[in-house]
Amino acid sequence: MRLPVQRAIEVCPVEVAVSVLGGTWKLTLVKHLLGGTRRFGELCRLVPLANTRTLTRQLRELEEDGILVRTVYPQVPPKVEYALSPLGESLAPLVDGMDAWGAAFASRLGDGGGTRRAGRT
Amino acid sequence: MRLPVQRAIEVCPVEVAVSVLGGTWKLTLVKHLLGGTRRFGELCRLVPLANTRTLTRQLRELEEDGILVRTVYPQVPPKVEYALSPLGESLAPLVDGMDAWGAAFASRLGDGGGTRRAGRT
DNA sequence: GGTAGTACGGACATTCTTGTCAGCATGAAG
DNA sequence: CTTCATGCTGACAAGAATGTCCGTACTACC
Repeated sequence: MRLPVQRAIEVCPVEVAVSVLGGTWKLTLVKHLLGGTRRFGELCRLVPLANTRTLTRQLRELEEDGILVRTVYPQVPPKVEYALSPLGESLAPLVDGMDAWGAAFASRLGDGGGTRRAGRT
Repeated sequence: MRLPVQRAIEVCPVEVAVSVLGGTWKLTLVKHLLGGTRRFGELCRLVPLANTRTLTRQLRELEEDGILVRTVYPQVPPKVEYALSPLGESLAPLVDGMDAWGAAFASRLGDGGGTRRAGRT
């Protein structure tokens, strides 16, 4: 288990989820994998703004945390497939919820809170 | 709107949610505020591992993104209250879901995926 | 005078993460 | 021979975020 996850377990469950899913592009990767098994090159094309070094790192962390399964085929050219584990699949409602929330947030640009004064400062 | 949020809007809705909620302790702060209005010192005590500089920064960002409302009372000693906006309240199911998921993850330590070989490497 | 309470913000140091670049391995095709 | 495809990894640079420290403001109390 990775150190940030170990540390988060001492804090609270929300921080555990954050430590597992908080890396750059991780939720986007999970979202794409919810659609089915993908190869590395496919994921790179699905997330064009990410550099491959970062994608590799994040996929390895997701694998280490048990979110996905990485299958290496003994062939040339190399063939590697990534698929969500059952634990990874359990993230579907969360990813859907964040997708919907993000879409709603983006569509209401400029609405919402701000500082309200109870009197003069 | 903060630049990371602007950038995420060009990418996809999941990345929007990540950019708004991805900062250190942000989800934990939202979780505590779901329980009702809090003052700064209360939040510091509820998140003991965080330093106050970071908490201030994150609260300001959440305010800027419309997730919370900061109410300043014109008195000495200073009195400032933080409460979720309606937009912030809309995060309740997500925070609950992550809390539940993180708790389940922590309780199944060591279970889940890994690399499965289709043959020799 | 000093200390306490409250809620910060500026400045800089430190830490961590991402980004860039170069390289590896192998068979197939030209 | 070279080029292509695939999926990386090591090393270092660059960027971003957090952490530390000091200071502000004011009243009340010792």
